[in-house]
Amino acid sequence: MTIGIKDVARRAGVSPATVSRVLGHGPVSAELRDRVEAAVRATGYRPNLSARRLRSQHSRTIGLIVSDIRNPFFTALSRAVEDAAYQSDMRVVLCNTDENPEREAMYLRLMQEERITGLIFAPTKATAERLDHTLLDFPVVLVDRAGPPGRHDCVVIDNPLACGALIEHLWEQGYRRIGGIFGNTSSTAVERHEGYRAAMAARGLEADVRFVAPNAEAAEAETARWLRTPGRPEALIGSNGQVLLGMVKALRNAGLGMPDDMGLAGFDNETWTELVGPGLTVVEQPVLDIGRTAMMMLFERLSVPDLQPRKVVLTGRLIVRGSTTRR
Amino acid sequence: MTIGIKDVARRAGVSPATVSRVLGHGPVSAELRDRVEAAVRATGYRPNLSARRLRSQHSRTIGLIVSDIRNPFFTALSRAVEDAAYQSDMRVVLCNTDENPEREAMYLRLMQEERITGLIFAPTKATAERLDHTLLDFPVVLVDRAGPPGRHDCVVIDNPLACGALIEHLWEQGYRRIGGIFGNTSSTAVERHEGYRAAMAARGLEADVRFVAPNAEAAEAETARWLRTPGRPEALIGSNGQVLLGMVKALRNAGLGMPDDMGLAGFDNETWTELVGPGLTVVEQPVLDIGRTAMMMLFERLSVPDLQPRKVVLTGRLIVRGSTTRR
DNA sequence: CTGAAAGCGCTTACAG
DNA sequence: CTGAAAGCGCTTACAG
Repeated sequence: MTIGIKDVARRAGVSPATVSRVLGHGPVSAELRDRVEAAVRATGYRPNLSARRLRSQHSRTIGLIVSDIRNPFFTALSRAVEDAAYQSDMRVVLCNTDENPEREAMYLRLMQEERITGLIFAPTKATAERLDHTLLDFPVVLVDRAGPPGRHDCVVIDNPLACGALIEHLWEQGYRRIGGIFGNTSSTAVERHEGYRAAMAARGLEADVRFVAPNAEAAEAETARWLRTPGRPEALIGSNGQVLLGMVKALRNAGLGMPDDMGLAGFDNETWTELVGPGLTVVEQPVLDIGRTAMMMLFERLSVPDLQPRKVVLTGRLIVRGSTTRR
Repeated sequence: MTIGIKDVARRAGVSPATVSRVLGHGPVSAELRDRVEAAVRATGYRPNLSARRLRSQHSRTIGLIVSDIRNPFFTALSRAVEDAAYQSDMRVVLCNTDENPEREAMYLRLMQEERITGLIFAPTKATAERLDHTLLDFPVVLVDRAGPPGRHDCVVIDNPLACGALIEHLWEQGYRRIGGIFGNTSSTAVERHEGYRAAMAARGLEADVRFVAPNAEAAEAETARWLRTPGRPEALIGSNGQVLLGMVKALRNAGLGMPDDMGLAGFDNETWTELVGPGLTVVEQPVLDIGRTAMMMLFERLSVPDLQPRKVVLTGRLIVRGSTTRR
């Protein structure tokens, strides 16, 4: 029914091996090459990738497992990874775990079954700790989340530094009672929490935090609760874009304005952060660099498998907007 | 190096065929099944999907080609499609074309090479018109964009109706000079444009439109230009979420407030539309239903290939917010 | 440069 | 219910 390499070969008057060489990069005379190319065009032949992968033992596939595809950070990351992959003639299979360790396990199995070349992975804390890349048949680069020190290749931003910058900025604007809402599934949120604590302690300020599932719904509910309790903070920070989104909704529902009723700042320079109220002060992550770097590390690991695990630390950029700038 | 079905078979003391039957759904005695399952666990065996697909002639793969993965509409669509696919034990390969016909052609080739079971596709106008599904080896369901009447299975919303509702609402709020900015790549934008023209004409109002590449940057530039010309509209509508985003930015840069300096409404109930200024009036698309329906149509088409092309029309929901409600 | 042959790792009639 | 055998559609040593 579908046209195979044999049909093309017959039509071009050559062997299937020659067709294969023309399609790949084997040595073929100009004349045979022309005949084969003509036959491919005439028949509309499309190689069967399953057969090719099976025979060549090379999937030319990068796995990308992210925790929340609704989060624009991961959308942007996936575009960066895909662009880099296609330039190396690889495809990528993208999976979304919803921060759910069971789904992570399922997708790790899938990656094994697809015999992927390498994996870029933003794991939950739980999975990052359990993950043993020696049991996997492919190299892994963690992104956004580092996992236990020295165990995995990873590319992250300097979260303590970024949190320090956030707190310093709020301090300069005169905020003193600064609370924080952090995700409860990622090592990134843990690092940001620690950075927050350190920066507060350095100024003699008291830490005040809540932990939530890192999505807008949970963050909104928690913020609303918090706002109703006495002695609430003068400013809040949120550990990622989705959390921040929920916090904005809660402030709005409570009728609190920024920056005077409440200062607000956090992570991820999503489109809407610029547009809401006086604009939100955020730390922007260099997501394109993160994606590109992850791909490079994967390729390096493939060519030099016995390198030490490496951690690449990039730097976030503080973008100050009206949500924290009192006149 | 990696464990194959033969290794498992040897360990369980059965034939590879029996292992295959245990993993699939062949008839196997309880005793052998237990032995095989134990051997699978002991060895950590993972089947090779390329081999399985090649041999079974069944990829169990749905293709999903969208035009802009940054657009939350398509993010949500892809989640809906994936959920439906995994419930049928299928995987999905997701591709992003950036509204670029060359990339669309490339991904259609890829889909052929992957021997996918079926395709869900949001094509550009150019490709929708050229597309001949009889040349493809798999069924196609178009989503969001219908293409030429009667040619393809598709699921869309009633765009003229939705545009009519938008114009009616603006009319009721006292807006008369209503302009529109529409994307220039999709049949959806064309339909929305026509709906806009009809609704304006029905009220004796004069249409005034601009066409742009359907992304925020182009829409912002075009809106900024428009705002500088004399006799500008009292209200604007935008044909999708990305366009609307650019329009909001332009209004903000020009220092124009909603709803008084300018009314603004459009398509796609993205998270930020609720948060910007007094909230944006939008038409929400039933994106989960669109995804689920597309999957169902694909499965129906697979079981009854010679059905007439069918068009399923769902309905958008008007969400009125402050950007168009004058006191 | 070219072709005949083997084989990647599975599944599935076929026979028992 | 079970196994031996064939074969999915390619690629790649091997020999010439």
